[in-house]
Amino acid sequence: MKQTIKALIENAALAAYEKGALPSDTFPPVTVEEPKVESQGDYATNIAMVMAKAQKMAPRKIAEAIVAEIPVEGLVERLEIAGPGFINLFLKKSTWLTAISRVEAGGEAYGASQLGAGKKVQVEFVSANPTGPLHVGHGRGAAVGDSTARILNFAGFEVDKEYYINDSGRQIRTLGLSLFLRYKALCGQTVEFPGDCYQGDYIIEMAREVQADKGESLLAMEQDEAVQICARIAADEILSGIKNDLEAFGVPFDNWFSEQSLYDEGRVMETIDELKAKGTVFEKEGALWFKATDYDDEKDRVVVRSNGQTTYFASDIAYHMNKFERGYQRLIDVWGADHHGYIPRINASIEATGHNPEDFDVILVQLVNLLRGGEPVAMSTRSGEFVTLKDVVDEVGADAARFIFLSRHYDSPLDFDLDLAKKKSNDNPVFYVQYVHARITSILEKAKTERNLTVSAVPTELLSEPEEITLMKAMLRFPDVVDTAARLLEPHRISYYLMDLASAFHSYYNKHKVLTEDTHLSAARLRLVASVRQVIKTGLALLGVSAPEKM
RNA sequence: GCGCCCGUAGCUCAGCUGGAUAGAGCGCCGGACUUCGAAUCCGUAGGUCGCAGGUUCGAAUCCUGCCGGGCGCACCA
Repeated sequence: MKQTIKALIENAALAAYEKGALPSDTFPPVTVEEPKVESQGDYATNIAMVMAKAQKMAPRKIAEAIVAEIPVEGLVERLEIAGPGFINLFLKKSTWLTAISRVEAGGEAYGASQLGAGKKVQVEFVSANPTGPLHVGHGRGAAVGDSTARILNFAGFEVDKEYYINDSGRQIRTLGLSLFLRYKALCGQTVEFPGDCYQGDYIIEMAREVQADKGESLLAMEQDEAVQICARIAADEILSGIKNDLEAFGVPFDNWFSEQSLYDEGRVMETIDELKAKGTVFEKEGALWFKATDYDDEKDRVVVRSNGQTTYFASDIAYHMNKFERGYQRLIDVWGADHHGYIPRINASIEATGHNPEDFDVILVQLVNLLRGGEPVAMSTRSGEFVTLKDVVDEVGADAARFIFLSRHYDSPLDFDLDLAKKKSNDNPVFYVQYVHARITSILEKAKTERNLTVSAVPTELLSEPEEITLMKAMLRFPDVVDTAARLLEPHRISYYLMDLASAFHSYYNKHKVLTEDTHLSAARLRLVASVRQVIKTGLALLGVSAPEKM
């Protein structure tokens, strides 16, 4: 709707220019917004004010020239010029009524758009090292990444979701060592368990399985070989646990991409050779450095250490190059905020390898503080004291967890209170929104069984209560909200919108009965609430939250 | 020391990339179920948008400097 209004205004401005009422045809970007106060119209635009400089005219004069060109027959009831030069538009009731037919026509696609124009996007998220189970922080990243992908897909992008598995390098070796030492201990040998090994109980459990499976055969091998075997066993098992946990959380991935495969296929060395050929690396103190400072990073970065090993950064350069080579036109990485210092060097490497950093976005998700009844719950992977994502999903459910993760801008730290997440009240908005869906479903059933009424194309003119208009306006806003959420990569906008729409519905429900003695009115209201249910369902789907018919 | 993010109602947070009188939930207080689901609704109170300057028709939003909090600054991942 906002787009429609915007086009209306811009066309009017152009018409005014063509008729000579405006001296210049340079039109700055126009914003159309919905004023908070009813007296300021349904939509308002600041076009006259932002144009004042270029036109060398008083804003109110410009506004008059534009208003004269806006057709009043169509959507618009009347226009006002207010304050310093706002143009306020008041729409006809018939315009609001179109909300219902629009939702019905769109169905599950109502709110979808062609913003992305089929552009291929990859969203990479979670990508936790397979050295332990996912914790709550990963859950937030998973929710944000998954929902962002759903929103972009809905907005016309072609989206793939990918998990990058860090299955090479030192932490995997440490994992293998941890498992081997636990195993050794179980076999009755005295071992010293180093502090930098993974302490969690899950390692001991795996050691038991290894013992049951292989007996004491690993003790007979060279330790290096045994550790390698343990590393593979542990990484595979942990990864399959991660996959299960994510599935239970409603987060499927299109690709699971192995870091090790970049080495196996020689991609990392190729990348380093390419950087060499471009002269963007140099040797210093026995190591090979990437000249990140040539691309606005604050220092140069090592890609090959003096001991000959490549760094994580080296494979990351290769990985991002590979993403572009696979045809993605836009890359979105979801990272924990503690990795923010990493952005400039990835940007630098993307530029150095001949791609555009503009096509690369990072969503930095702030950390999660897990609470129980207001008290912090300690978490640390190394010490093994943490609450896993699985624990949380088991305790509060995937829907509640996801909604909480998505009810906050990813930019701000999140307090996740386990006790609060379980409350079935307004403390916990997921139920508030889902309740709308269940309530409307129940009304539709009742209408059918008791009144033999189903949703049909009856006239909607009977709908004229203020609460009804509010609902229709809210539904017309949905496509705008999706658009904004997609452009800004901000799923929380969907959550807030849904709470708004839910609130409008609950108010309406409490004040007016859908099923009245008047059959025509009832039928019209049935159409209205069925549309509301559709929008709620679609919105929840964008968050990856279910829309239950009963609660 | 340098860099990134954040300071909005008692609490938890929105504020559509500069708009008009800054919003919501929780909590407090007071109301609404013989009627489609009370996991709901209605109402009251609550603010110098961290502080100080600047930019302009107009600032919670942009710039600068402070104050306060979080997180980073490896030949770790």
